[in-house]
Amino acid sequence: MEEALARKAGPASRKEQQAVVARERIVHAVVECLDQHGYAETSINRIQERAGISRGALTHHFPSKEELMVVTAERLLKPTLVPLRKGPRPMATPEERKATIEADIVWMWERLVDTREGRALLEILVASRTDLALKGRISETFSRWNHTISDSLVVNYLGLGVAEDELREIWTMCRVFLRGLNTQNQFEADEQARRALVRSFARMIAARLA
Amino acid sequence: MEEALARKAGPASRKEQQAVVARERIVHAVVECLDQHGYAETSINRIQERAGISRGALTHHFPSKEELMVVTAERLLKPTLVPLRKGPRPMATPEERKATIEADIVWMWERLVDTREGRALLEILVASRTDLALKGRISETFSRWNHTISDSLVVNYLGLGVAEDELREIWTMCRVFLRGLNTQNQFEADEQARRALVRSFARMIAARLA
DNA sequence: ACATACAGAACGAACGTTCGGTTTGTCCAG
DNA sequence: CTGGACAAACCGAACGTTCGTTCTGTATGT
Repeated sequence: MEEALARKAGPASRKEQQAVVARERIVHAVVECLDQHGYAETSINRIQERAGISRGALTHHFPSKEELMVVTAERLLKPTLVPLRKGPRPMATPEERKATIEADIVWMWERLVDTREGRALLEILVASRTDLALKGRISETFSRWNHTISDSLVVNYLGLGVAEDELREIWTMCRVFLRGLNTQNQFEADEQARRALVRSFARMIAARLA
Repeated sequence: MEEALARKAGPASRKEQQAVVARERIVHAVVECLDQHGYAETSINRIQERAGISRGALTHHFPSKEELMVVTAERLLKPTLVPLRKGPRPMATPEERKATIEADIVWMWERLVDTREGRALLEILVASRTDLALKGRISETFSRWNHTISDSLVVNYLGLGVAEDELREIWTMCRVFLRGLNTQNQFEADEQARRALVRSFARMIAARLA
């Protein structure tokens, strides 16, 4: 017990490092497979090949496919919780505020949603709607993420003279919209059109907020 | 040839009726399975059981699973092309226009998107992103539907003093948003909260249009 | 020494598809 | 009207694959 805690602080042992590296490789392979082949076609075989790891090693680290998906989902949600953007955020004048908010939404689309990770998450999200076993293990994670990121966004944009409840609602709309846009490819192949849609939406939200 | 055409006009022969009924039962079963079990778990076996039809009959009408999904998708898109809502649409004053637009969006959510059919369509949509064979057979249908419904909506809301291009853009946003909301269950279990989100979004769009 | 990391064979179950056989309407020659 | 050829509707067994999981054995770091 104490040893485990102590090791957490210091450099991990070589064996632990191995395990961590292997698990990372596997999860990364899962993300790639989900993005490229979708949930239904993301089989253990495919993951194993993509990760360059034996069947036994995979089952050793992740005893079931469900476990694999739960860990992958958590991994996919984690980096999106980091503060929005680095660098200066000029929000003095209403015009600057508008521009910042627009840029933030475009950034979310390009860096969080319209990415391998964003698409992989959507696959898990859709799959867990009907896979009750998976849903049971993952829904709390999703729900918690939803609240956490909502809190984070509220903090970032408080002081615009907008009530907190309204802020939460508006940013939830943004997340919903961007997620929906991730399935718009089938209807509108043109990527530029989709980007334009993001900008228009961002402008509408910015007008509402600033 | 002429007989086939002649029969199309008059009542179909009994054999054709049989075929049509069977195909309808099958497609209906597919929709139910997609909604309830998702794309990955919608197997031929399950469809056959749900439809109450033998394995042979199913394969006779739909030689492959791909065929089944293509026909189902077309079936799912068809009814959404009907004119928006029946009944009088008071749009004289700006206030009435706002109220009508809001009601239309809520109606879309409740009657088209948040339904068995809407969820089933989402399953096919997500699956066809990575299933290239399916995508190849279905993408044109999706694209055509997108344009058709866009045209229909433009016609309905022209005369509000909004440019046609902007109208198209705004209603595309609506479709994207509502589709995204169909995956919000995982994050927000409360149905009332989702309905409230629809209303808020509708209010924002109405304000933009009227 | 011992636990963990890794390897791969083998498992039964379920998948989508193929195929030969049976039933049932349709249609025209007699 | 009627009989019989024909095609379509329907049936279910069997196919080869692939799935996720289980299990026994080996290598390696602690």
